[in-house]
Amino acid sequence: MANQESTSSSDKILLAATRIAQAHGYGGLNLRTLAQEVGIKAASLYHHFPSKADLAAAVAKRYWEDAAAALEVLSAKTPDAADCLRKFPGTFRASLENDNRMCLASFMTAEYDDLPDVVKIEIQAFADVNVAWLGKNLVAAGIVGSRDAKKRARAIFAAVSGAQLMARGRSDIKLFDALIDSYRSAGLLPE
Amino acid sequence: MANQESTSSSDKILLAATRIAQAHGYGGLNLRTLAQEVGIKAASLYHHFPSKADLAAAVAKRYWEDAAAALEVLSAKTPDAADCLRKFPGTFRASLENDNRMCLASFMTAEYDDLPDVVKIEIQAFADVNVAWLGKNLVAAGIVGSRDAKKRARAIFAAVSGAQLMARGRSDIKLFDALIDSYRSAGLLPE
DNA sequence: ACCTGAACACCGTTCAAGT
DNA sequence: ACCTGAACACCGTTCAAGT
Repeated sequence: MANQESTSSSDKILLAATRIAQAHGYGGLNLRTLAQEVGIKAASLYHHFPSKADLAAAVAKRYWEDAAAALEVLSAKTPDAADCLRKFPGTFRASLENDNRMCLASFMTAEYDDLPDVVKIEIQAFADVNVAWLGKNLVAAGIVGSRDAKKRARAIFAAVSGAQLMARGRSDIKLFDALIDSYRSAGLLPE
Repeated sequence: MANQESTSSSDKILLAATRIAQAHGYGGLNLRTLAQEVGIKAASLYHHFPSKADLAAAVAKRYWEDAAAALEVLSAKTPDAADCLRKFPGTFRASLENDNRMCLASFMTAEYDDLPDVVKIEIQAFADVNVAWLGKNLVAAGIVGSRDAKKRARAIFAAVSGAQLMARGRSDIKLFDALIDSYRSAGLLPE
C-alpha cells in the first residue's frame, strides 16, 4: 500500500493544528487562524471535522501514535535499554527546539477542566504510551523489578514533563539539559 | 496596624480570579464569569484593574507573595532542613486537594506565548521563590554544597510541578503521593 | 465533495451615562 | 468613587447557498 503522494486537506489541518496546540493549548487553538494557515475559511473546517473537540481529539490521537512510533524507532536503533532511557528526554527536548513549543499532552493536561472527554482520552493515551515504554526499558536495564516499573516510569515521565515546562517558561533549552542532568545525578535516570 | 476588617472589592476579585486561573489558566479566565462571582458586571472590573493583563499580574504577584510567606511559616515551624524538604511537596498537594486545582504559575507557564509581560514576570518570581527556599534547605541539610544547590533545587521544583500536573490529569491525588514517593526512593528528595 | 458569507451567542474592552 | 448598558471587534458554530 503506497502512501498518498500529496498531503490531504485533513492532514494539513492536523499538522497546523498540532503546531498551534503545542504553543497555545486547546483553548488557544483559534479556528479562524488555523483555517487561514491552511488556506480555507473557518466554516470549511467543519467539513473535515464535526467540531473543535473532534478536531482536537484527532490531533491528540495522531500525536500519541507518532510518539509511540518514534519510541519504537528509538528502541530499534538502541539495543541497550539503559541507553534508551538516557535518550528518552531527547523526545521532549525536540519540542523545545521547535520554537520553544511543548508537549501537546502536557499543555492539555493543564487544561483538564475545559477539555472535551474525547480529547481527554487521547491525552491520557500519550502518557500511557510513554510510561509503558519507560517501564519496559527500566526492567530490561535491570534498574527496577517489574513490580516497581510502572511507578518509577511514571516518576520519570512526570519529572521530564516538569523539566520541559520549566524550561519553556524561561525559553531556555540549556535549563532543560541542566534539569535532566540533575535527575541523572540524583539517581532518577541512569547516569 | 490593624487589617481591614472586611475584604475589599479588589481583594474579592483577586481571590475569585486566583481560583479560576488555577483551574482554567489565563486564557480561560473569563471576565464576565469572574464579575458574576464577585457580584458586579464585567465592565466594573475595569475600575479596579486597568486590564485583564494587570489583573492577572496582580493575581500572580499575590500568589507568589503568599507562597513565600507560607514557606517561611513552614521553615519557622520545622527546624530541621531535611524535614522542610520532606514537607515541600505538601504545598503542591494542597492545590490538588482544592478541587483538583493546580499551581497557577505552572498553568501560566504553559501559556507562556500568550502571556502579557507583566504576568510573565510575576510567574517567574514564583519559581524563583521556591527555588531559593529549596536551595537554602538543601544546603542546610547538607545534601548538596552551595555550588550545586540552585541546580538541584530547580530539579526538585520541576519534578514536583510535573507530578502535580500528571496527577491533575488523572484527578488522582494518590498518584501525586506515589510520584513524590518515587522521587524519594530514587534519591531526588530526602527519604 | 468541498467551500463560502452571513448570522448566532459568546469573548475582552471602551465609553458615555448614571449614583 | 464605583457601577452600568450598549457598543466594538473578536471567538466557535450553524446553515443556506454556491461549485
